[in-house]
Order: sequence, then structure tokens, then C-alpha cells
Amino acid sequence: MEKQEYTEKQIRMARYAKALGNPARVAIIDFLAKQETCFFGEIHEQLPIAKATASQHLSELKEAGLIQGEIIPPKVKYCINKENWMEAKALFGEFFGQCVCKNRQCCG
Amino acid sequence: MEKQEYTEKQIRMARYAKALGNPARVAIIDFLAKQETCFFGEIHEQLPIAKATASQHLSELKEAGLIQGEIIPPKVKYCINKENWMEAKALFGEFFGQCVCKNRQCCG
DNA sequence: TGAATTGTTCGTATTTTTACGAATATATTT
DNA sequence: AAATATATTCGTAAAAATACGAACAATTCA
Repeated sequence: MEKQEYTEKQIRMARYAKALGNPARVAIIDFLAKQETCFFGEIHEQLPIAKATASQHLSELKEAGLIQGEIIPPKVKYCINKENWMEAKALFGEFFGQCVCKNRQCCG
Repeated sequence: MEKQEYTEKQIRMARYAKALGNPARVAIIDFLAKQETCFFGEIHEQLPIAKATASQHLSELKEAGLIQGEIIPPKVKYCINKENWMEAKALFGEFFGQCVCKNRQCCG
């Protein structure tokens, strides 16, 4: 029997989930989601990690599409990438909405 | 200035997110969430990976608390861990609900 | 008891992640 | 032009994740 490949949704879900799979990155998003200003320095101030590490986490969030950066010399302003954020929100919403546990004895 | 440690919520979010940060594990949950029966063999059948790897992914999901296993010799029956599933659902719901993008020009 | 079925664990190899300090790049200020 | 401020990139090291086949354990079937 041929094994199923993953669906595009599963791949995209996993990609977003992976990006959120570290407390520093969750903290970054928490911060960005709530603040008006979002320069690198302010973000870094919130985190118990080195500057270089913070920058690296920001890169990963950016690459995953959850945030975006704008250079305003000599600073960099970050914010949520609204479009992808909404996609992720929808994917996770659908994902967590699909469980049929309540109808099954195994999770009772 | 003292750096903030991560909150318990951020740590738990990251933990669940990390567990979902691989397409195989998303596929496993998709399958478990929708099926009545959930023996290892059936799960493995769905996945394009070796038996040992599937078992490994199941262990990670179990350790993260998202699923649970029951031994019914010689099979093992897996299912969603309802309690933690609901916690994760709530955490992600809150997480994705907090963005104030709509009020900000940077994400406009 | 011997063979078959079902999953896990072991051993291993490769890749990725995480983290830090040092060095660098860019623009502003003096 | 030199010094300052801001953030990224580089180099590196250590840990974790991913994947596989082989070996193993537990139970059932013949």
C-alpha cells in the first residue's frame, strides 16, 4: 500500500507550529501583538537571551511568515505579518476544531 | 535592566507548538482527531515514514501531552488526550486572538 | 512449542536548532 | 572624519530532532 504524503495544510500548519515552538518566539509574538511600537531593541529588552540570539529568532519568525521587518535607520521595526497571521489563525482554528473526542470513549 | 523570564503560558504554548512542528505529527493528530479506531498500524499506514520513526513521533506527541496510548495486546491504541487538547486549544485561541494589527498602520 | 503479528527500543548518521561573543554594516551625531 | 548607536551576520559549540534498519519484547495463533 502506498503511503500518503502530507497535505499542503499539514505542511503549512507544521511550519507555523515549528516557528512557535520556542518560548522566546512565543514571547516575541506576544509582545508584537500587543504593542504599537516594535523596534528590535524593545523586543530584545523583553527577552532573557543575547542580542544575536534574539535576532536569530526574529529571522525564523520572519522566514515562517509570521512577522515582517522594516528598516528605519539605524533601527528595525518589526510587526506581525497580518496576512499570514490570519492564515495561521485559521489553520489552527480548524485544526483544534476537528477533534471528535466527545463522541469517543477513549478520551472520555 | 533585568530581562524577563518566560511566562508559564508561553512555555506551555511553545511546548505544544513544538510538538506540532512536524508534518508527520500534524498528520497523526489529524488522523486521530477524526477516526474512531486508532491503532498504531492504522496510523503508520497513513504516514510516508518508517515504523520506528512513526513510533518516535507518537512518543513525542505523548510526551507533550497531546495524545495517550493504551496497550491492547498485541496492539496499541492511541487517542487524543482530551484534557491537554482542550488546554492547547484554549492557549492557541487566546494567542491568536490577541493581535491588535487592525489598529496599526504597520500591518495595514 | 514454534511461528507470526504488533510495536517499541537500540544504534547510528545526518541535519537542524539554540546560543553566545566577536566582528561587521549602516546611518547618525559630534 | 571619528565616534556612537543599532541590529545583523559570522564563527563556533553543544544539544536536539529526524530518520532508518535491525534487534527485541509481548502476545496470539497454529
